[in-house]
Amino acid sequence: MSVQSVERALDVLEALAEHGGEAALSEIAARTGLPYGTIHRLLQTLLARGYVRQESDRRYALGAGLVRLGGVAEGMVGTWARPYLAKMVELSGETANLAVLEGDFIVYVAQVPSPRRLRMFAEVGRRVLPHSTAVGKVLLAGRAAGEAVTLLERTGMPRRTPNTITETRAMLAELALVRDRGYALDLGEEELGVHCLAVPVHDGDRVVAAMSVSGPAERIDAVDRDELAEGMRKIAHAFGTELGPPGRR
Amino acid sequence: MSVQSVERALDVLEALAEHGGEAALSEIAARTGLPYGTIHRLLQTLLARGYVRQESDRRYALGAGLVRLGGVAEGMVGTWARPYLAKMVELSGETANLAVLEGDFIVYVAQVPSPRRLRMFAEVGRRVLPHSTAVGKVLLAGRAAGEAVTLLERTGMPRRTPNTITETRAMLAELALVRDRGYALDLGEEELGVHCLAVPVHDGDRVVAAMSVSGPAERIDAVDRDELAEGMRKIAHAFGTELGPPGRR
DNA sequence: AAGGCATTTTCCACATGACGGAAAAAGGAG
DNA sequence: CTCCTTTTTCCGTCATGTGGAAAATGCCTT
Repeated sequence: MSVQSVERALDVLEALAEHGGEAALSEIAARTGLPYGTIHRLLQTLLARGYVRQESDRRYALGAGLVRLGGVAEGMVGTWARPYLAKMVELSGETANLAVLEGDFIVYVAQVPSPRRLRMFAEVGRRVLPHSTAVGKVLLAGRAAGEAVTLLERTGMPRRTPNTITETRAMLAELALVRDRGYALDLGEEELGVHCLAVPVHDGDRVVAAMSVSGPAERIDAVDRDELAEGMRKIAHAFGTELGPPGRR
Repeated sequence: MSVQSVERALDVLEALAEHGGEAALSEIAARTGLPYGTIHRLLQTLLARGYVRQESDRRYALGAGLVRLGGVAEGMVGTWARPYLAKMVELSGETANLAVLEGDFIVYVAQVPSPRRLRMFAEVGRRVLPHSTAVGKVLLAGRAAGEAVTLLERTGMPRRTPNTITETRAMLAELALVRDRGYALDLGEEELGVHCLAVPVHDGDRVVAAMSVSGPAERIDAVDRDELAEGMRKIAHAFGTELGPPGRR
């Protein structure tokens, strides 16, 4: 029913990704539990096709071929998200976005604009730092605390508005709050007068993306946040279920 | 030496990507020449792991799992490029960039800044439309003309400066010129006073990325373009050879 | 330099697991 | 409802992947 060697090749690629995109044969073996010979053979195959690369010190790394596939897949994800984003627009009356964490940046992958006259401008493709956006906080909160700190230290937390959180301590408290209540807010932290509410998209066990609605501060502040968040949570959950492997909780 | 089923699984993924990320079983069969039963079995495996998704009309599409791998791989590519970009800085004295086409946008993946006092500001992670940049023109020129036109029509060609090319006809002529001479220029088309020269990075048969140097108009205009382009071409070629599968011309 | 250790790469006999043709099932069109 | 196309399942065969163990490689220590 399922092809063993393909499954194992995927195990190898995932092990590499979890290792930061680069690992020695023995490290892959430790992670996957597969015998050395087998891993080596699989790596040779992936190597020949450009999906894995071998560095001069004989370590292996994810290769450029994956960039292409990932790019195409990202477009697909945006397409599938649109119906769910449309539901969020219906629910909130505001523009809805899908964003993922790519490297150190938040990337907006898809958007469905609000029907209102005053609304957010299209920002699909835009990259911003995570600390000043609701989607960014959701995605950071979905990672291990240590990982989030590393990222924040690497990028810094530049002040975008007077409301931007610029202290690591304050951000960690904020992330804990986000984890706790299940949604994140951005109250003019990226742009004054623009407020957002974001919820996580889980694909089974991981936070793979975030969905948000954003609009003028007065309108966003007028709604019951917990109620809106609850509605969005359901939509995001349905989307996550569709995204992830089938038949998983 | 190489694992057949893994190779075939990759064939299937590539066939899907070339079909725009979505295809029916029979279309994959037509492209790969593999028997139906085999393809179906491979797809089931990829499906179970979230690397492929099945739509309601039973067509198959690239899945969200690839987005993650692609993102990690993109970071790796940036790392590998740095030594080559450094050579370009040495050659030109100006800031060097690596960019790829992701969806409709150019993404700057890596940068090595010029040692000069007046230099380009870091823009790793930035996304811009292709029509107003040298790297964008190189990447568009590396695609089929029809594909480039489709993209340009989808995004439009917004005027960024008085020098921006905003007519499709003029852009097609420009792309033909780029293909012909092997490099592209941006003479203040994205930002006034900033000029760039970009060359393609081939990984064997495809243009996978572009490398550029950019700086103040006066400095860039002072050098012999053909000579600089020739030097950059060599560096980009070496990088492309390292990126692609080994032992390919 | 030389030796020793850790890791990677190659090899090979075995039998498991993938193969693919063909039949069955599921959708769609008329 | 029937026919036709496309997808999915099935199963006997043997090519292909498997993994332990030996050989080779590279690195670090002495």
